[in-house]
Amino acid sequence: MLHCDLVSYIRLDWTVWRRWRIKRTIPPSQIVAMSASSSRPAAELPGRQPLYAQVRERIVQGIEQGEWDAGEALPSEFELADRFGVSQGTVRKGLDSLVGEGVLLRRQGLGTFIAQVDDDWGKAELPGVERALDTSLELLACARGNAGEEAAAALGLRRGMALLTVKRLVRVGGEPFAVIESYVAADRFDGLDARRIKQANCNLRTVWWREFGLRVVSSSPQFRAGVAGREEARLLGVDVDSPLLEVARIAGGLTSAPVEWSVLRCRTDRYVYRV
Amino acid sequence: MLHCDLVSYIRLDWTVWRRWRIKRTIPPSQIVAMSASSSRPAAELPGRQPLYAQVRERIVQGIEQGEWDAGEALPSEFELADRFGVSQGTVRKGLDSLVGEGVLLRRQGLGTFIAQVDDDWGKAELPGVERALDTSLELLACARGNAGEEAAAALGLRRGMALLTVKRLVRVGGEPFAVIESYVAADRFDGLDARRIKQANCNLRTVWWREFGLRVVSSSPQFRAGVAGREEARLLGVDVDSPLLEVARIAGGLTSAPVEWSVLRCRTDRYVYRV
DNA sequence: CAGTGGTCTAGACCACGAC
DNA sequence: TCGTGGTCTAGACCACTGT
Repeated sequence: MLHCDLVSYIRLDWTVWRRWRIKRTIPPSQIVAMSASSSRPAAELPGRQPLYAQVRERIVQGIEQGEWDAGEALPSEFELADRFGVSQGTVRKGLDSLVGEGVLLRRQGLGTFIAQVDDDWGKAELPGVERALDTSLELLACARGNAGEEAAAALGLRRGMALLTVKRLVRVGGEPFAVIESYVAADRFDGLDARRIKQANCNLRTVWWREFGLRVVSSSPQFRAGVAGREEARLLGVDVDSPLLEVARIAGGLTSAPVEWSVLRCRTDRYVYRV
Repeated sequence: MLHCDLVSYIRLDWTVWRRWRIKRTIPPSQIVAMSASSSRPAAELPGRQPLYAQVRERIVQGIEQGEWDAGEALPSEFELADRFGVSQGTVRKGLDSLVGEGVLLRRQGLGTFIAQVDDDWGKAELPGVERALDTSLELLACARGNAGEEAAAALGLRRGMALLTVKRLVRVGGEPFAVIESYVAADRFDGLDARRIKQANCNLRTVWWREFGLRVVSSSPQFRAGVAGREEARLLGVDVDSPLLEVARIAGGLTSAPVEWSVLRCRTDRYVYRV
């Protein structure tokens, strides 16, 4: 077998060789042609979307159905190409957007990997210095409550529906820097508790992914200047009514509706905030 | 000539035909081969950068040297490909990044255009509503001054160097919403005055582009919560010491060093701010 | 050295928009 | 109609990484 392979290798181009290897290795049942014909592919497809968009869609489905775990490698571009019945270049273009969104990671010579998920709030920086400082998360509370005006509107829920509220403290260099309040629909995340959140280092997206199989991406944040209430002042070590930066955003699945509404409130007397 | 072209068209593929037309149309002196050989291009190039990156570089140079005006169309992808001695796909990939940055605009069936420049601060929105509101700019002041600590550091200047300060008011739906202070090195923008700024609808980037041939892009902004001083309170119609959102950023040429340091201060009691 | 991502080409065809 | 961007393929080769 090895000898045979080598002999073929000498006579074939690398690309041809790789396609051939894949054809021989993976069971034919997995090879699902996406295009009806090979010569004029895009025009005759049902979804009327470019092939690369369909590739993207398939990969997203795979991720959402838990086909691959975080950190795991996808099949190689050539294998995916064969599986979907398209060329490597098309697969590549399809993956490009997911790589751009940070869902996938490419490492030359190694493969394409499902990115680790993290909450990915902005960075605290010293004014004028671009270097991000190291931050840590601490769980303050995880409780049931009812949907307030703002959270309900953002998540498309009726007022008064049951929500879970998760409150966390962000430390920068050990010092309190920000409070994050996150709201999710209680029925969707049944069984969420403090233990599970702490297991994931207080990283909510890791929880959504590990415990609920949900890969979440954020919308672009909204900014507002606010003032510290009593509790925030106590937690962050600032005076009541001193100005706080508020950053709010909605997060949802790659294809599905919004599931999480979060507000970060941070002091910006020492550090500045950057997305 | 027309007849001859048509006869050729029947016998040739579209792509071949287009390349042939271009070869015949443009003077050969403009055709500058980027690659040393046609079969193994990337490996033997001086800059050791991918061809598409070099294409991007060339286009950026063309833009900065004023080869095309804002709104004007670039040569077609095929013509650029021939001019640079690469294939259309490579030109396309080279342009992709500039399109992504908003420097170029592609319109299918029409061509690729140099995008209009504008100051492109974020949008004011009603909370929960994604629709951007219409804004207008008003010039408050344009004066000489010396570089303060922050502006000097951002622009890489010595303290005390001459700066120009441009102060503008942003209105949203007619109501005062924000004050923008911009600082640039005076020697670089000699002859800048209120008249020229007003001619460009108070849009500084339009001025840099039209009057000084400088295409400017911004770094990602820094955020901070501040309070209204006496002047800001008066201009924005809020109380002194009421919280204001501060957004600061550096802007520079596509290839060159930072030239502009700007701070926007806005009230966020009615509207929220989004990048 | 084998396998993966990364770049590049030539050629084909489609979709759009102005004339 | 015709020129433009947009998509796709097959094939070639390079660059990197772990074994």
